[in-house]
Amino acid sequence: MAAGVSPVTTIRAYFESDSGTRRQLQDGEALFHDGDPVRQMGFVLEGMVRLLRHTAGGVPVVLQAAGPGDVIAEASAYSVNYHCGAISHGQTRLIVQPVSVFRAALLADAALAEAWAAQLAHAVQRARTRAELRTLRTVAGRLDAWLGENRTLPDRGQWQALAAELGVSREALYRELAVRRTRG
Amino acid sequence: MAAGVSPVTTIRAYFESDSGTRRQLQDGEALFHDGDPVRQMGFVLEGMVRLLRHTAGGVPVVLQAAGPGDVIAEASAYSVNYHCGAISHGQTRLIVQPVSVFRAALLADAALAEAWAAQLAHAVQRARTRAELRTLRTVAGRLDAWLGENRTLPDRGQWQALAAELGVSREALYRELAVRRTRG
DNA sequence: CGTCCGCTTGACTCAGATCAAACTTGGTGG
DNA sequence: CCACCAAGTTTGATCTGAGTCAAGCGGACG
Repeated sequence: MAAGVSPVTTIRAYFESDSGTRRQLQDGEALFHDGDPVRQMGFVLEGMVRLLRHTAGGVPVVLQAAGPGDVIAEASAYSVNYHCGAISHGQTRLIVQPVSVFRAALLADAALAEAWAAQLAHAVQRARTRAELRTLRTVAGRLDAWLGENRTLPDRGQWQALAAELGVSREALYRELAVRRTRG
Repeated sequence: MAAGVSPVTTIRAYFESDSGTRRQLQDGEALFHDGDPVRQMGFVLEGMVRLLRHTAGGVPVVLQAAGPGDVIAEASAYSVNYHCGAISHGQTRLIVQPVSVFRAALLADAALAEAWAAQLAHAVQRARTRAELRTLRTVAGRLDAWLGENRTLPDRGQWQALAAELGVSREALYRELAVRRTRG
């Protein structure tokens, strides 16, 4: 970055200082649904929000898992309708702001715009990495690739979520974890 | 867009008017390789460039297929090294420009920065759509999803490329196409 | 104490990867 | 014109990994 400040820091500073509204979501509560008109941007302070889309067969697919410091629906800032739904996982605190305000701020503040572009570029890389992960056919391969990106295996109780993120069935992941437990 | 101009138009206008260098790539020629330091942005005028990454097993995966009007390595504008390689498919004409120049232009021109952000947002959506497509397990499902996005089936001779894009084996795609040929 | 939820494990099934062999198409040169 | 070659396509046979259904286990919590 030109100023030597990380993009996340710049964006966080903007959301925390500006006229955004604080909101709280309960477990399972939706911030928006697939197809809704795009009105608000969200910045996660605490907790986690999942972006979900349902395939033709009705199976839900996780598009993004947004944690603290992430912007929700970053890809929808210039869209008319959301192309996915956002569901809170556990209790989540976040800041929401009308898209129009955010876009005006981007036009007015070049440094913010640069940080935003960097953030989006990073999101593109992560999305592509995820697409690449899902071309791997074996559970073992996907898990290895995931562990290469994220160093730590989540705690017991979070494994179903991991299975969803890897795009495999619960049982298949449990089995793979069992195999690894009986080795190194 | 604020100005009512599509982001692609704005970006194309910038690349064509500015001090970029025209280049031509032959079939199979690389613009850059995985791991190279990021130096240049590319804008495709004609032909196609594929972004490839190799999995641990050595199988190449297509991350993006950039055609006329697309920017190559848009996700790498703020990265140090490329996270994939770029190989020309057929003969390709493009405009290249140092990243530093492009980033300076983004800081100086708010409208260009907005168009750029919109372009990136679109790239995020496409990458997520591709990830979603690859969570479908059957060839038929993936092909249907792909046909839902892109209206037309490519010509004979391009089916291997399609198989790679769908993340299935050549034979599996041929079989699925054969089944559909004997019906509607 | 009983229920719920996540985890574990078994048995079965099936779609697609892989290996293999033939066929089509287009181009090249004799 | 034909022999020949290369690349892409077609089709068959086999194998394998993961999805699915199903049953049982264990801790947390009211």
